[in-house]
Amino acid sequence: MYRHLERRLAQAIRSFLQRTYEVELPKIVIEQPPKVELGEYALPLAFELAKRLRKAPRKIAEEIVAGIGPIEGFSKLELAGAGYINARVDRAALATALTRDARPPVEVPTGKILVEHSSINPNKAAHVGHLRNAILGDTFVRLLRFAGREVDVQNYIDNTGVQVADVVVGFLHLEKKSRAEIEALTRQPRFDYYCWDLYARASQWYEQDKQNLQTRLQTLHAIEEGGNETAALAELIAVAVLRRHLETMDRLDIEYDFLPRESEILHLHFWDAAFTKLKESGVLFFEESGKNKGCWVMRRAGTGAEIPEPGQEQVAEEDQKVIVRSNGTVGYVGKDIAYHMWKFGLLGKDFAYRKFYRYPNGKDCWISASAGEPEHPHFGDVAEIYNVIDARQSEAQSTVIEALRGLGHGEAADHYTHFSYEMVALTPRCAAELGYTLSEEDKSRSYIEVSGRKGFGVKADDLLDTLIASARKEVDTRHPELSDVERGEISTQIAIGALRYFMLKYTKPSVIAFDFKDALSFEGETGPYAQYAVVRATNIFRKGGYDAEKFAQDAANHVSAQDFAKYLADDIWELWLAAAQTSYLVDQCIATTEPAYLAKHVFQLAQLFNTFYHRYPILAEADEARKKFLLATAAVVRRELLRSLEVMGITVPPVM
RNA sequence: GCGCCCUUAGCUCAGUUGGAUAGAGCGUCUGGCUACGAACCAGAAGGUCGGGAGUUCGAAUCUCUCAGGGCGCACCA
Repeated sequence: MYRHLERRLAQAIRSFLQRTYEVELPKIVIEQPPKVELGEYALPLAFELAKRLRKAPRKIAEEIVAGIGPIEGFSKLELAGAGYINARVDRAALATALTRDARPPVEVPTGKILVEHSSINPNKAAHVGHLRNAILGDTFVRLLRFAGREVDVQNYIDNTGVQVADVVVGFLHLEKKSRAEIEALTRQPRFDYYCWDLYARASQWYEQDKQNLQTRLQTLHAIEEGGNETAALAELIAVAVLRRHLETMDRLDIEYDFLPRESEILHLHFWDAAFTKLKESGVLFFEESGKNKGCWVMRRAGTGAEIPEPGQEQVAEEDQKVIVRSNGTVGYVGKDIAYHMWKFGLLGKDFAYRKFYRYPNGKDCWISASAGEPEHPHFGDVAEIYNVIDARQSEAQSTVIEALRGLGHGEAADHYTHFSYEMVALTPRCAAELGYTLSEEDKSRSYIEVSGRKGFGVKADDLLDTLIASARKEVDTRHPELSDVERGEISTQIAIGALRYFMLKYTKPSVIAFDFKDALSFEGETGPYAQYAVVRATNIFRKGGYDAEKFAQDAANHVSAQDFAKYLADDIWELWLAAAQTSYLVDQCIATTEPAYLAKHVFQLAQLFNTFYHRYPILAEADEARKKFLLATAAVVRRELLRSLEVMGITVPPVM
């Protein structure tokens, strides 16, 4: 509703400027006044027009206010300050629409969107860094779906890379395990934890003797080639760890539709198809001399001309990115180009598919296969893609985008978004708590990077367990009357709320310096704070003998427009106005690929509600009409909080 | 060396398209539970927005420059 009023206001201004001054502004800036008393929307456009119209800003603002006429949904425009125009909405009308949950239809772009996130190497347990990726990605999926878009969620699995090879080396050469022994281990509860330690040990083993790196190389080649015992072991291990990752993410209500794997990109020869097209288009060229002699290379993104001339141009050696090595093997970026051509339906090849994992709710997650099931959903061939990948890979991502552009697929390139975010590191104190000895230099740093290779980091399942245990302590003391199962469920909801909120409250470019003290906080700007606001609202209805959902649904029948006009004073109105902004905020989050704005919205709404809750004892209200109005306020805010939290993947327990 | 990002209160961070007096949370200090549950609320203290110059009616926000920090820049992924 809020964004519709904004659009209508912009339209009215635009047409007034057109017919009165015959001017057109590229964009009408509309913002919120610093205080609700001043109105709902503020327009600073008179300042901008002053020079063009050769009039004082105040004078222009006066003319606009006087001449624009009535705008549906608005009570009036008024001049403020040195030339601001503040617009006041018809509060009763907006409140009535909001209680009815009126959501005027919006134009939803057609075309499927593919969001890729998580993409954890299947060789060790997931850690906090992976959690940030998955929570950002999953929340973005929820934002898109809230906005009415069709979304496929993919989790790319690099099951044939060096990281998997390292664990295979660990099993075969360090532990000398048989296939049967490894199989037995994969059936152990937290097999990924076992691999976590083994991966670190293998990495150490390479450092002990550089000769050991030969073993790694041989293992990697065997895995890439496939059809041998080493590759079969790698498959066994990677699949088992992958299952663990799906279980871990499912604890946070994160699900995937499809798991494309590198093994299929290799075995179904995606690269061959891409290679032909890349050579034909001149994106790739053969280097005949210099350090890249014998390689197929392309221009590195961000260097030289925007649109490279096919073929002939000279690209300086340092601006070259090797795609095909002189021994004929293709590197990671090459495989990624082929994979992204597939995403946009530009490769002329497809995966085979089989069902891999069934979520407790019955939903199936599919995986790529060389030979699959005849009946399967259609993946790929999408209109837009978002890749949730950390900022360190921005250059590689740009290179893939430029390859698509060079192939003549400019539209695909324009709809390719690298959803870039910064890493999660650990504070020196947190690292020390985990038992790592720190150098003097490390101690002075504000954060220390996690390293799977060193086995240094906070595992996702451990963090969740710690959060649940911490919530459990609180729930146990607050609600001894509840059953063990109930207390467990509530603790889990609180833990997930705290974790998801924590990962979403920071904007993407901010490095999160992880610390248990902050992450375990349930007070202040946290998920549980918002959950608690909803619980309080629910309690009002329960104690009052109302059904919260039902009351929200027909609140418009309880409160007349006259009552709204009478009772909507500034302080309560601020709460209504914030509640009206959920869809607006969702749009902002999508347009800027920044879910943190939604977290801020949730917190602001919860905070305003808590103030309201404290100031107005609703059930004690003697005036029946006023009581109904206060209840409507609680019902609408509760609904918008639940709705916004759901987009963040956070549910609310009945009590806490 | 080149490229990208960052520097805002004691700490951790917001500040979306340049706009009205720069905001939160935590921490510190003062108050508030005979409850629609205090995982809460009210109040106080705390800032030359890294330094400098420019553009603009107006700059935390845009440009340049300097300083400090991070991350990329493999025939790894």
